[in-house]
Amino acid sequence: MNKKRIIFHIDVNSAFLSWTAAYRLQQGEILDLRTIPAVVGGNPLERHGIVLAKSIPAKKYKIETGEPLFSAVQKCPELTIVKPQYDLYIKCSNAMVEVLKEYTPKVQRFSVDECFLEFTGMENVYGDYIQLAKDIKERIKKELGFTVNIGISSNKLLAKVASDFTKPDMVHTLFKEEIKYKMWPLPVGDLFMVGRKTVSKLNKLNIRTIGDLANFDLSVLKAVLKSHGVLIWNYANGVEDSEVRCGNFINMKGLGNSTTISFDVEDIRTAHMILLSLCETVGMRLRDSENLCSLVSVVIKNSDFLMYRRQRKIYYATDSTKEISKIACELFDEIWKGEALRLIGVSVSELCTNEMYQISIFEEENIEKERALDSTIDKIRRKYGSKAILRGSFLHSGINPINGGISEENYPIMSSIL
DNA sequence: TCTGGGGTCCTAGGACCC
DNA sequence: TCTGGGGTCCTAGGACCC
Repeated sequence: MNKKRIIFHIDVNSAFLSWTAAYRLQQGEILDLRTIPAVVGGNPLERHGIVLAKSIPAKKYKIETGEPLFSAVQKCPELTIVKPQYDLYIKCSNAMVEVLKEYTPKVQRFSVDECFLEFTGMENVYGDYIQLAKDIKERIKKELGFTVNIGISSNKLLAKVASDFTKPDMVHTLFKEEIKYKMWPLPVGDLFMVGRKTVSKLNKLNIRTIGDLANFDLSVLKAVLKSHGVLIWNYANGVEDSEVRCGNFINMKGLGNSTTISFDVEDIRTAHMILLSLCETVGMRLRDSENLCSLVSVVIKNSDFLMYRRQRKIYYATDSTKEISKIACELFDEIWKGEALRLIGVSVSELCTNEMYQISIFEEENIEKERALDSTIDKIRRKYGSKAILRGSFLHSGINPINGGISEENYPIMSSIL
């Protein structure tokens, strides 16, 4: 007999906006961004002009995450726009995870602002799980200054759906027996893994609510949506049994770095320089994770927003910045048709542990020197910041030598709490 | 559309081998 | 070439998530 599982899903309310708001209050600001129509957004002049997070008052104007700032301002002319503070968000996220780990060792970080917690078999420690959730939520609010929603159920899917019910600062349950009246009336697009494209396909089958999907003929769904159809049909019926996985780099499949450049890239030299700067970060993160990669892939987006990519399998797993960027540049040269580009990205996958570094017989013998160099540069950057050391080719190029790298800004007042 | 950046998984088609 | 079928590997592209 299976023991009944108890899973929490924790979701920070309007994460980026709340975190910036909490930080500003600590800095002595009086106005709480969460109480006015406000969004976190990038700089449109740098072509980063989209809404990253919105306050609840902003949501009342039908402003949506991911939409252009331009259109958000049209919906609400008095909208307050603040810049993202990514370093702060990492700190807030880490601080929350530390608090959560005091309650159970089984904490899975699902994204920067979401975690799953497992309490199965801990009945003797915690009697009343709803009260426990309320305690956790109050503690985060009091100690860290932001609110969360907590969803409780017997699997991760239902817990996640539950945390998305009314917001902010709420605890909800969604157990099997509650599915029919709490989940089935919701629009089908509210279901995890049912995005825009799938909604329109489902609508053509006259499926509008999660309940419609749950009670639909599975064989028809399978014919139209293949395995994805089976997956969402199971989800609509509350069927899901994945583990709560803890650990940092466990199961990491790949990593990448891409950037929308503030100007159109139209020459190969600039493109290669940007590729190298992206590879600096990719290589460093790969080495941090103690992995090697066997697949390198380059993606580009042109000014018509068409995206395409090219990948290459390599037969000597590597973590060398130089090697990765050499391949990335070759891949770029193979796909680029010469048109103006707005985005360039590099990613690596097919990872394996770096315990046994397999040296290719085709590689020159100074590979060990290259590894030592990468590792030294990593150490210097970790200690003195990402700009402490950089390649000569970037001097006077106007291109950031590290993309997505660690910024040295810190938040002194915040750090006393976090 | 004045449209970001980090991921995961699935599918189709071609090459190649037996 | 009027040439079968199955399995595996690889690449490109698309869908989804936050």
